[in-house]
Amino acid sequence: MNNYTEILRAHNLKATPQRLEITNALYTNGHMNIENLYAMMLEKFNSISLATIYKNINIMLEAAFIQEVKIPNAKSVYELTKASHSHAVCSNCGHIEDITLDLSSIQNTAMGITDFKIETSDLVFSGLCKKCQ
Amino acid sequence: MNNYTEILRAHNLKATPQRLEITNALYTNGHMNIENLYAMMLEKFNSISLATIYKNINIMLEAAFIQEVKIPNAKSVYELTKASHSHAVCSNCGHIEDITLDLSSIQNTAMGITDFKIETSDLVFSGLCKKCQ
DNA sequence: CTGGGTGCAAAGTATTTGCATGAAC
DNA sequence: GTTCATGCAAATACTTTGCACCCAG
Repeated sequence: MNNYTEILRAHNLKATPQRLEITNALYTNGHMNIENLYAMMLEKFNSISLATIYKNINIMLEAAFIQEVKIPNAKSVYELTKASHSHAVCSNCGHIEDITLDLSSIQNTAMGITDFKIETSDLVFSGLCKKCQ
Repeated sequence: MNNYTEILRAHNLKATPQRLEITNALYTNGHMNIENLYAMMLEKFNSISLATIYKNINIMLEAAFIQEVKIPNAKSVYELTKASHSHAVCSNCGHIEDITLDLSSIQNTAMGITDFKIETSDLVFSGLCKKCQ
């Protein structure tokens, strides 16, 4: 029994083998788009349906068990929910890294400029990863 | 002859009435998604095709005449290309505002943490606009 | 057992493409 | 006149839904 069984249940999600494998894939790879995830799931479940992937992604998003990250010029990727963080995306190979930054100062500056009451900040850096430079 | 005629041509785009109107709509509204834009264009051109909207959005994106902004939990919007800036999105009414912020410091901090050579930063704040608070 | 999940097929939505006609330059 | 854009229809891609069957709890 995998660690994630209880965590899935805590989010009111039954711990099916498919869900455990999605969780495992995201844990291992960090960030995956639907296409990647489906390809990887097919290796474990030869008859898994794309509909199952979509249904699970959506229900896991609603449960805030995972989160979507929208990437400029690329498909959205999904990641397990963890402490708030930013992302760096390689424009050459697509590699994505998490970056932990304190955005409170810039967020306050932004609130000083607009009349918005800002609650969250999504920040994505684009550039070249170490290998692609 | 509209101001934008020459600007379109400078981007190697013929200044058709449809393109001038897309430009005008983006100039007036700041940010529009495909649906909004098509609805607005239909008022001016009763037989405009959605395909024309898509073709023009894509060619204008390639020419860097406009840019796509990916919004959390919403459809992408498009805006005329201008100096780099961030966005604030109202999670209640969808209103979007441009915010000019100096991100160089945070970008440098990020480069210190990862081995990425960062070229651009996309930052979207979500919260409540003045009216919706 | 019972409720919810899975897989399949079909439907729905979004986006792109091919082609004949028409407009910009 | 030549090149490129438009509009339509068809094709493709992406995502959701309905339903019968099956599994987790």
